[in-house]
Amino acid sequence: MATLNLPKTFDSKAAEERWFQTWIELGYFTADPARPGKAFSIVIPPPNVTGQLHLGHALNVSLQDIIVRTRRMQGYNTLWLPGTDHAGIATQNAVEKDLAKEGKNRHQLGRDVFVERVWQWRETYGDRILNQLRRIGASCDWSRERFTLDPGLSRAVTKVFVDLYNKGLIYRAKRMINWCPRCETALSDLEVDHKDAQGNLWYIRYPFVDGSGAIMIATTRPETMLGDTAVAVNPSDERYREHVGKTVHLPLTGREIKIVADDVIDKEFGTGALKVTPGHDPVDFELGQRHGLEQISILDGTARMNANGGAYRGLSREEARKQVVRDLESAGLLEKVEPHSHKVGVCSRCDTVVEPMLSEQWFMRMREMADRAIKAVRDGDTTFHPKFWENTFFNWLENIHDWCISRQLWWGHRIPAYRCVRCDHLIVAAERPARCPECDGSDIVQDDDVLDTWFSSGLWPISTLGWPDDTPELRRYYPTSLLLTGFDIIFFWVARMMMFGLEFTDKVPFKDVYITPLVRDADGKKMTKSKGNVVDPLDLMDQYGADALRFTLAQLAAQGRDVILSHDRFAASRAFANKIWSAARFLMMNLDGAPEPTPPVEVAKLGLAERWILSRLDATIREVTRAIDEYEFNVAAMKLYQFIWHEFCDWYIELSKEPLKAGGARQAAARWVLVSVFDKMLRVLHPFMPFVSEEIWQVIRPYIDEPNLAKHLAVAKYPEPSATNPLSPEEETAMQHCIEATEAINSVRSFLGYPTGKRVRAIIKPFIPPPGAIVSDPKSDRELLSKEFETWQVYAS
RNA sequence: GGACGCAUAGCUCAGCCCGGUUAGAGCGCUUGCCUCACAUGCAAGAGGUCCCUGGUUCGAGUCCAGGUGCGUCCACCA
Repeated sequence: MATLNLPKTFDSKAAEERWFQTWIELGYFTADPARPGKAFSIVIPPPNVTGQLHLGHALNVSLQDIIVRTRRMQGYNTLWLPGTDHAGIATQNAVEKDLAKEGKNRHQLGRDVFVERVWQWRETYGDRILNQLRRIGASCDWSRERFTLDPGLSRAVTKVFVDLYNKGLIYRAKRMINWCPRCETALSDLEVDHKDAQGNLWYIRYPFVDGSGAIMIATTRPETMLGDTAVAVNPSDERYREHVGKTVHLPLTGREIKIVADDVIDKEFGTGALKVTPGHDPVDFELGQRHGLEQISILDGTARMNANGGAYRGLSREEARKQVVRDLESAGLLEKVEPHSHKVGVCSRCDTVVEPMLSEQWFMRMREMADRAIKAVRDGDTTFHPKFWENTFFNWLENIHDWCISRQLWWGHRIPAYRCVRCDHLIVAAERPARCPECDGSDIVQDDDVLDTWFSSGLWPISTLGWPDDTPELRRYYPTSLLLTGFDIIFFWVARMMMFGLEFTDKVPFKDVYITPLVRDADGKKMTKSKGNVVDPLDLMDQYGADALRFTLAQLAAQGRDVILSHDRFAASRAFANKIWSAARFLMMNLDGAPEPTPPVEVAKLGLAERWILSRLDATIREVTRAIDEYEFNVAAMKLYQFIWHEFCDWYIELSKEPLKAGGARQAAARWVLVSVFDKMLRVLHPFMPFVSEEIWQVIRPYIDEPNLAKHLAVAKYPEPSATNPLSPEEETAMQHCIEATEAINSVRSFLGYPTGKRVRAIIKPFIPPPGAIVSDPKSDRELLSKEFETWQVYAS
């Protein structure tokens, strides 16, 4: 018997540090396009460069690592490319907040100094999140780390912009856009959240110029009336039919505006008459376009009244509203005020109420690219898992609007557009032109704006592999095999990667898309900092270990919508890791120090218990492998748990005790089965619990008889399930009877107040038929069993 | 206004695509055990109208239709 030098419990922390370090040093995760093997590639969804690890990342990375490690062990040429996103507006806001602590703002610093400061910020925090991903065990090729602002990736961004401009798909236009007055930038539709707000509906009379009374409008935003250029009614509205074409005095300004008729007006809402503000409302803007109305902007970039606001100039939106209402009231034009709940658009980054503004911005035409992305998914070039997410994808793309891609920020990819100061000629080019091609002027200035951060992340699968150059990586690993991400960025990111990928490579960027559920707290609430219900994965790893975190997340990753956290689960997974550890101790106590030879007797001649556990192992390997192929992480995790704990530990280890003591051929057979099953079991488990499995595998590795045995489990061969089940139906039945008999005996003993437990399992020894003498007659089993009962009853009395 | 997801044990969830033993797991609960791998453990238990109604079927937790409740996303009702 080998001396036992294993501690009683598994030390996760030590194992995590030791093995991750080792794997990296030995270059196990480094991809080499020149090596053979079918390619398997994933690009990581790049976390925000200054972000902090949260459970969403932990889930995402754990699942990716399970697939990647499995494929690596299966012999694929595997690339998992890591990196970070500069996260334009998010990072800029974070640094601005930091500046605010010093009582400064970015304008005081100026653009260059501010951007320098963001780079410093990135130096300080940029590695944090990646180190946190490593701690989970992410087997990325860390030598290929990329950042969206890397020179190579920036070159891809510039090329795409210039090409799309030349194709006419990127253009500059004055449109109604979403403006955040705090961030002072334009936002895309996706960056606006719609929140319920309790407001009022103000009823205001606009007097007819001819003095024949007034038309009453209802509005939620009285302050914008200063920019009104019409009143609109529905053409079929009997109440107003005769007024269409008349002119009214716009209160407080006296400006004269027309009453127009338009089908978009809802007769049921308010008074059925709408004040039209084409400068500050998207519906009104469209309406204004149809009727040739003037567009008046009354707010500046910080949402204060500008010169067009007349007497209200300098007031904030809120102040102006109060003042306007007061003035209307004193003018006797305010009919009534009703409480009114409605939705208000807010900046998804800072929660400030967004202002619809008329502004000249860069846009990307989406229709054709969207259609191509839709077709690719319909044709099955890319498949979503679960499949129902395809509906969401289609729905958005079918109704897509042009994308406002310019941002009035300082942190990001500066738009490669230049203007000649002398003749105002616009030049879009990869390099700054030395002279204006129109007037030969040399005073050329670059566009101040940067691109929406999702523009560069949309190129992530191609830019990280070296595009626009024709690199070995691009040829070998593109299209990537899988994209694994959360549903919250299907529009922001997945759809854009599809469109860009198809546009520039004529190939989809990934064959499968696995959409993870959203991680929620124990009450089913979304985790947010403001709610204070954030569970920190780092704390969980401190407490339970990285393996337990990974395993638990895999178990919870059923293909629904949400993952609801339950602390007990982590504890259970930690116990599972320890259970395996403890089983390893059992093995070490029962092996004799020499490698176990290939089966001491033919497998067919092994005892029933031995053949049973081998058959269960094969079934488990088959089921786990299939589940992973179909992204059923929870199924795979459950199968492993059931097999390891309830079949291998509960039954086979108990059943092996007797032959292990018996010595001779039976002992040799049991030893071989223990090592052989444990080895394969660890290989299948490794992608889920890489640290505990590696730690244990190293302990039993000397006993494994395999030519060219890998040095580490991380690169060991994934087991192939054998094609046939070695147990006949009769043997299955016999084994089933053994299990039932034991349970029955335990039940009787428990009822009689006797100690029950694993020792009792030795009792079933007589029920285990020796090879060649299969007990298949349930009746004789029952006889044996009732004898056993009698024995215990006698013993009891 | 559209669309989607979910509803199974006290709690958190599998099972449903592909209908067929006695519907499962973890945690919690009850009872008994420090038994020589493991008390992060062992053993024995209690606990279910599989949301409702109808349909298909020899047979429905599973398939179909309708409904109820909860949740989410999209959308320019001022």
